[in-house]
Amino acid sequence: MPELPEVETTRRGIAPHLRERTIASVIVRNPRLRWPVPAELPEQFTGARINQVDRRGKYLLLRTDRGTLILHLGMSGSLRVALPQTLIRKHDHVDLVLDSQRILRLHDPRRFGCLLWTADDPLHHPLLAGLGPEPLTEQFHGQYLHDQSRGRQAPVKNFIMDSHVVVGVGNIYANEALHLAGIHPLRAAGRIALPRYHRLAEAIRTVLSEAILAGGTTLRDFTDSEGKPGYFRHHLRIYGREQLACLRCGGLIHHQVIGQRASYFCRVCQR
DNA sequence: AGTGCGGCCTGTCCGC
DNA sequence: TGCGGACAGGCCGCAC
Repeated sequence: MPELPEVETTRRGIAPHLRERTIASVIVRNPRLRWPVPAELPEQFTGARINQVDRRGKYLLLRTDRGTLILHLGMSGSLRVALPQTLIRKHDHVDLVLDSQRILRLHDPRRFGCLLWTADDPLHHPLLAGLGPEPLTEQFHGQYLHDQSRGRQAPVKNFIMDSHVVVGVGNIYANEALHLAGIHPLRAAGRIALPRYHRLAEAIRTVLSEAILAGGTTLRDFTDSEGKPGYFRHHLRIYGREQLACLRCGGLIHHQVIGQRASYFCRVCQR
């Protein structure tokens, strides 16, 4: 579910409640996430002080004096800051109870998310070590995409959704960015010239930045840390607009499954 | 090495 | 109204 803007929205929402707080207890109601929540995690982090809440790609990193909690929201995960009297809903799998009495509550119906921990530098963790650059930093630019894509036959849409190429570009924003850049999603990544990759990198940055400003996209069930939906869906220019007119050129928006994911594009202005 | 696919899960929606 | 099936925003791990 959540792409980078949703994870960043969540991070900004929870960070003020977590920073410089101590974890009073950890309650694991259901450890069966994508990978099991480690059995020792409650003991390891009870009494830990949270120093910083960071994000790497779509992973949230809760850095404490006892190690780092690594959290991924998968497709359907969300975090809320709850109070002791807040009712526990179905799929509320884990609580981090803070010394402030507030509770960081992980909710994840599909359980594609994960909650792991490491005592070492989390950026060296196997899940994070191979990730590509952050799209909103200066490490990410058209020249980089061009370099990485040489010799690649796969569609450019698959290429930019590969977290080892660049993190944080999920299905919705891949559709949006390609439309903004005027690039056909099925075009082989290795057969796009540098100027167009400059445009694509810029489009990715624009789309992600705008979505963060809007507080993320809610299609079905994304809510921020206060349980509120994001509003970026009102800004979507191509995603989900099958058979409607392209906002750039008026052409008919086409829907097609690419790499098992719903894709939307305009055959007139995306080449 | 790059590529494509299966699989993990539940909830929702659509057509019958 | 009920039911089966398709589909959904991610991403690892595997076979080729």
